[in-house]
Amino acid sequence: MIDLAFATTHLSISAVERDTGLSKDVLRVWERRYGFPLPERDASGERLYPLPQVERLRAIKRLIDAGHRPGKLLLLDERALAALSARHSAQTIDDVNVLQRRVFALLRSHDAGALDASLSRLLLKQGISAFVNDSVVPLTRAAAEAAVRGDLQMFHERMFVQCVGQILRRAIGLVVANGAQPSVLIASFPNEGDALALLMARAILAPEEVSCVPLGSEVPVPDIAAAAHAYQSDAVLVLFSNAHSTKNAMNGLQMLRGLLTPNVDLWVGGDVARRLRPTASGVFVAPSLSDIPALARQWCSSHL
Amino acid sequence: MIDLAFATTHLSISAVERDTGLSKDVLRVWERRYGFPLPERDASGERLYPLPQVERLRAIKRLIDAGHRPGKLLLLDERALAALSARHSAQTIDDVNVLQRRVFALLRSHDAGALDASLSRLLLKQGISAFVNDSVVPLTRAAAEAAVRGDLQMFHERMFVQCVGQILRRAIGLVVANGAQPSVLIASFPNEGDALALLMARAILAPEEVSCVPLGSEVPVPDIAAAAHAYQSDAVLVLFSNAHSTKNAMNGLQMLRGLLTPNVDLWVGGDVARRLRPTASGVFVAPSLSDIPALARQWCSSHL
DNA sequence: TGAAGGTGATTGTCCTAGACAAAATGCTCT
DNA sequence: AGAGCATTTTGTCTAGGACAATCACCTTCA
Repeated sequence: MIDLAFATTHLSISAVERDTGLSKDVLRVWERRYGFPLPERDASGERLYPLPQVERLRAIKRLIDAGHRPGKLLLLDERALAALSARHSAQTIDDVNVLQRRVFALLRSHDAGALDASLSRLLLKQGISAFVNDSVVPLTRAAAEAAVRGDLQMFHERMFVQCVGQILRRAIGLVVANGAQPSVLIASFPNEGDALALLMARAILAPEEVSCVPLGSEVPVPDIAAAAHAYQSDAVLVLFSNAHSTKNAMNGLQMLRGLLTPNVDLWVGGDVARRLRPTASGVFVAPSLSDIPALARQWCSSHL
Repeated sequence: MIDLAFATTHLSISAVERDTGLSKDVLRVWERRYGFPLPERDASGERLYPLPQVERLRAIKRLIDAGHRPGKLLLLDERALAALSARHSAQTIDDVNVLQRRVFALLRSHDAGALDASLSRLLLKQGISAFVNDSVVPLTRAAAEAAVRGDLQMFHERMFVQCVGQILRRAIGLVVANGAQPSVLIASFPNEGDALALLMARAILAPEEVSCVPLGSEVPVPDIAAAAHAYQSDAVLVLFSNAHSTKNAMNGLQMLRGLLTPNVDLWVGGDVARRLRPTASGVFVAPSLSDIPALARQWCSSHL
């Protein structure tokens, strides 16, 4: 029985980790090095972050994800930080194309139904491949950037993801599973979170002679290997969100390759793919989503 | 350019955190207290966990989630641990009902299509409410327990979740959004991960006079509040997976209640709900999924 | 001009070991 | 049995030092 009656004005370090995505280690080391954030302490010496500091941390995190360096940002004051976010905003406002403008407007009007209808029409017009590559991918990126600048709110971006996810699922559902070869297991590693990328991959493979087995995101390496074995998959497609740290990805892939039977291909999607040594046998890379169908066709021509 | 050519036999502490779900702090403190896991060290003194230890950690984690105490488990040897997992298995094999048996068999045969068809028929027969409450909920629990025992593999459980998710989405899609009141924003906190619970809630609300706005899982508190404001939601439904630590949930809820306009209801779903002080105004609890429609009806009768 | 390589600063993660608070358990008393 | 209290168990937090990967910048060479 805990009292819920009044709001808190301070967060514990783990709550801040939750809400900002900055690890506890990082929060502590920033405090030590840059003097920010500088939380208060409770009776037993534990950090208590006031809400404004958390808000500023969120702004900083977004700018870091957008390519800025922590060392600079943390030394800026409130005003300079706001200016920086604004600068981003001004900078890209002219290369916003028509589609983007329309989609953002719909997002801001909070009309999920209209957005769904609009994008669905676009899907039918363009076909799934062009829709994903030329519309969804840039829009997703644009939405993420807009959220960084504060041009869109974070929840706008989430609603966009929900909406696109729904549309892609519907599209994927149009194709009846037919036991086609190759059978591809699709998953992503823990901390990779990007469920939308998985959907985009499935969508883009839907018109191909492929049967997809989606295992979901956040799957530990041993589980991926076990599933590939059980489903007798011909290939395993692992997707990486572009933000991820290279090292973890590499270790995971290295291990996965070792656990898979040699005759199962390992396809790696996402930006990390560019940094892979091309010599590793049985590993194929698809730096962009549009490269994935090629891998499937290549598999067919060499195995069928 | 990093070499992918051969598999690793050891994992770093963060890789183990990824694959087991045990925090680095826990891994270190267990080592200190119980002498397990006892990883090797690399040249610079960093922990390197051999695969068998990781495997054993995963088994231990599953047993802990099933209600065992860490202190006991960590002192057991390999043999005793296996015996314990097996005991679980034997214990519940007789109260497995027909449905469960059938579903598990389908999962083990790796025939996703047949499973989908079978469950979809059940949905049509039972109606959405009974399907969710009487079939999906117990099956989900059973699948989780079976995964603990090793009766099902982890990836079987994942496939089950994928399949049920797909069916629920289809069902939800049958109802056209119609601007009904109340408008309910549905989300869960970071670290709550359970996307399936969100779908179940939406599904169970689908036959009610409610318009659901799904914001997704893993949403930081400030974003939930901002979205509720923007969408002019009448209520916010926050769902908790039953495993979650009470304290974080409480803090988050307390804060969210403070950020929301007083005239917006806060509905709390999941086991945590039982531990809430009932006096908090504007907070309503739904310990079980089946309680949610009642909240919606109650809202209607007091607001319309 | 541009690719390759070296150097120093930046930045995140890992380390140890002690402390403490929340949760679970066991005990006692109704 | 259930309510209340003491004791263990268990996870998280703290400190500052260390190190390795990455980045930014500069030089060199083709």
